[in-house]
Amino acid sequence: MAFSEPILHVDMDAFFVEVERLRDPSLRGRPVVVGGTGPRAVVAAASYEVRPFGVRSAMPMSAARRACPGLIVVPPDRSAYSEASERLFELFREFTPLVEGLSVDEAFLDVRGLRHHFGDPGEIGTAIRQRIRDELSLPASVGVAASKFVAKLASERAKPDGLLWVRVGDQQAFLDELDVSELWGVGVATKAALERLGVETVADLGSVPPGLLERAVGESHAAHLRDLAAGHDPRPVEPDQRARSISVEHTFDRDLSSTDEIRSALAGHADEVTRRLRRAGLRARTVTLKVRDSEFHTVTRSETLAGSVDVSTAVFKTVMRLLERVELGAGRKIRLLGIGLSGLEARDRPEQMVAGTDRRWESVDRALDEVRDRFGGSAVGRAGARPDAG
DNA sequence: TCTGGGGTCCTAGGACCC
DNA sequence: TCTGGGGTCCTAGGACCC
Repeated sequence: MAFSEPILHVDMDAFFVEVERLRDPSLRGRPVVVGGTGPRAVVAAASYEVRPFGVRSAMPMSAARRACPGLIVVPPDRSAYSEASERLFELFREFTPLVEGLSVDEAFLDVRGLRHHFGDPGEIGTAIRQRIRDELSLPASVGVAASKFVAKLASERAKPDGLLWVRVGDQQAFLDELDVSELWGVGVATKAALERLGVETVADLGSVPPGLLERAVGESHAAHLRDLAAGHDPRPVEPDQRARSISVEHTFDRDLSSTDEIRSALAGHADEVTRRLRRAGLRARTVTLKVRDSEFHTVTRSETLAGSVDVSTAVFKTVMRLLERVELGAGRKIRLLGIGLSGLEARDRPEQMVAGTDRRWESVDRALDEVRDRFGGSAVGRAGARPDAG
């Protein structure tokens, strides 16, 4: 007898905050957020203690401090979260190889193969939560359902530190009373469009006449929403999704205007993003420059190269070309610069060198990688833009 | 309130080829 | 000389998620 609800969604509660509390137990029970301390920082993760004050992730830190007097702000430590994440995913894979990560702290597990070891999927969810608690000392919530998207909604409802199993027979009633904004793919824009149609709950969605929804949100989005509202989500749990893009971006504490500052910021970004590319064993064909100006207007410029690259100078030269195609409005400065790499392919593939790429830089980059890996990312700086770049 | 950084996916227009 | 339809790739922007 197979499980009717074989999909688990495991989602950690206030993950970054709880990892910080492991290192500093004095933070337990106190109003903590993880986030930057600069003038433009936002909240990366909010503890449950600050949520009654209206503090949420993505909120500007200045607003969070106003909303919650006595707020404790802990600067993020990405490497600590990555390490905890790796242990978490190892634990998942001890239950089943069918693990699909959604982010550092959440995953879908297809547990249909475990029916000989457990009575039902609720027991599996309970066992996973217990092991995370015992071995990582972290709280996790679990949703159990017949499909990925219902499981995800269930884990959301189970928070904090709980488990919710939505039986197939109860699924439509569970969905009907949800606010549409809880559906996957409904953000501010779609929510506003749906409100104009008088749609508030998932049940309302089902009563919108054919054609109307399609005109409001587009055909494919409408079909998607109708499917979700009816609980149709046949997507399987797919392990080992490979990355489609790698990017680095940074918002400056004060807007930049000098060419030197812009060049050196982009050189740093190119170093960082290609280091991560090489570490993943990948090369990239498409380079995208992202520029946000002082009015918060964002543009991107991209170029697909004849062959793939993984060297910092090649990426840097390309973004400098792309930068020439960005026109800032009068008097505007640069708030954010980013570099994205896409069109990724495995490094082992036969190399297609781009004309003008100097192979000598490859060994320089690899040497820098080695030093940074050993001593940390800021161990080696660059004196300035490379002589041949630009 | 004045808006981070890491991603995914979709759309739409244009170039180009057959 | 003017014209078709389909397919694929590229580019830019936007919505959305954690």
